[in-house]
Amino acid sequence: MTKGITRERIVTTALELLDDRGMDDLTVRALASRLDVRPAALYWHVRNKQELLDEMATEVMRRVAGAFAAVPLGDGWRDDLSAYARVLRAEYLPHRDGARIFSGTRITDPDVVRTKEPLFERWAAAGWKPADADDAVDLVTAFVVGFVIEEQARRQAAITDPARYSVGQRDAWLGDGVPLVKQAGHLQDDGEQRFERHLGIVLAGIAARSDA
Amino acid sequence: MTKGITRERIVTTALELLDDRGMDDLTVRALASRLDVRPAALYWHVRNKQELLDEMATEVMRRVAGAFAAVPLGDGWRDDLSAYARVLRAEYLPHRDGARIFSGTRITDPDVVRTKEPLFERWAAAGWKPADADDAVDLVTAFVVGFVIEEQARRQAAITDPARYSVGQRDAWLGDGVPLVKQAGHLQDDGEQRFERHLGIVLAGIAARSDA
DNA sequence: ACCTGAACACCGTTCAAGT
DNA sequence: ACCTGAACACCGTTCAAGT
Repeated sequence: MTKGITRERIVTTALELLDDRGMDDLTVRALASRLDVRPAALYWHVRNKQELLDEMATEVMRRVAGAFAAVPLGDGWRDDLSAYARVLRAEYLPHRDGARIFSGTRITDPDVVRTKEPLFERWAAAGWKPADADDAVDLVTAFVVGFVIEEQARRQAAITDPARYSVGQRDAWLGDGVPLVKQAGHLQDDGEQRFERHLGIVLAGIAARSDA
Repeated sequence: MTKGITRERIVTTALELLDDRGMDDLTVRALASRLDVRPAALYWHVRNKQELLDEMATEVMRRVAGAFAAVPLGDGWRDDLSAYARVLRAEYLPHRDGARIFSGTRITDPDVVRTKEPLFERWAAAGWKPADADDAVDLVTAFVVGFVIEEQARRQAAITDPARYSVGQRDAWLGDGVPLVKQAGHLQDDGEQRFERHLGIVLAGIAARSDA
């Protein structure tokens, strides 16, 4: 059972390796040794490293689709899009630099894309055209990707360079004559609160359009 | 004049190299040979490759700040944020995978961050608190980053894999039973139009909040 | 102060050969 | 069909030595 590697075992092991050691240590050789196999063996199952990364991203999106399907149905597009945004962020966050790595990669599994159909059907009932529905999903996706990239970068910087991350250090670094920029830095929050607030703004924009 | 390399020459040459050859060919060795110098020489001016990437990202943001300063003043926060969003996208786009590479890197030059002060001042006059101003800039940034990552990935895929990018191919790949998903794919546009439409939605959300 | 020469410990990938 | 052994053409980085 543990002998003989498969495409699936390679991908899930690669995701584990990424979580444990980070992007720079996600090498074909390290992955092979974790699978108890010589590096060249992987090339029987996967064309090259880029294809491996695409599969990893697709697996993450498969989990997003799965987690989304498990969320109880809400009252309309607003609940649907909120749930999607939260689930997407939740699947990116645990993987180090997940948003940076997995965004903008081609999804290799049509079933992941097919999960949008029931959503589009529900929204059609509310008067949305397919183009509007697609815009809404893509816009929310872009927002979540951008937000989580920044969030994970901040988090990583706080670990590797805690000194420069402090408010006092930042103020000194900024110099004089920019009180508002400094003040904004002092007030800036983190995590869920900030995410929910920004998501609320995006959804308000979508609401404004669908009323017009 | 052409002999003796500086930190600045290294960074601008690195950006040229990225544009010409792409991320994978942006190596310390290729950069050194373009500067007519041995690889080890670069390590006198730059701690390591990560620091070089941070400097490249900072240089791009310096150009964003410069281009933004050159835009004639508009009527209020809406014009300001639109101009910022367009300038940011315009500086990311010409660099292959620019949004992916440059987003989420720490800015090393305080002057770049200091350019936000005059903006915050203008918006304060319109009743915005520093926290609101910061939220707005960060939200627009997140949106542009996410949008351009997807845009550049699509563009790259169209070059390297034109077959799978076609509408007919996509329909076959998706299979039966998802008419709305297919229809959305047919209607999807590209480039400026799409960007302006999505940006409009984000700004509408910000407007909704600042009225509340 | 700034750069070279030479080396170290790695990479991703290919391919004949084994089973 | 699936994996190993061995090799190829690279990497980023360090450091003594040169000027």
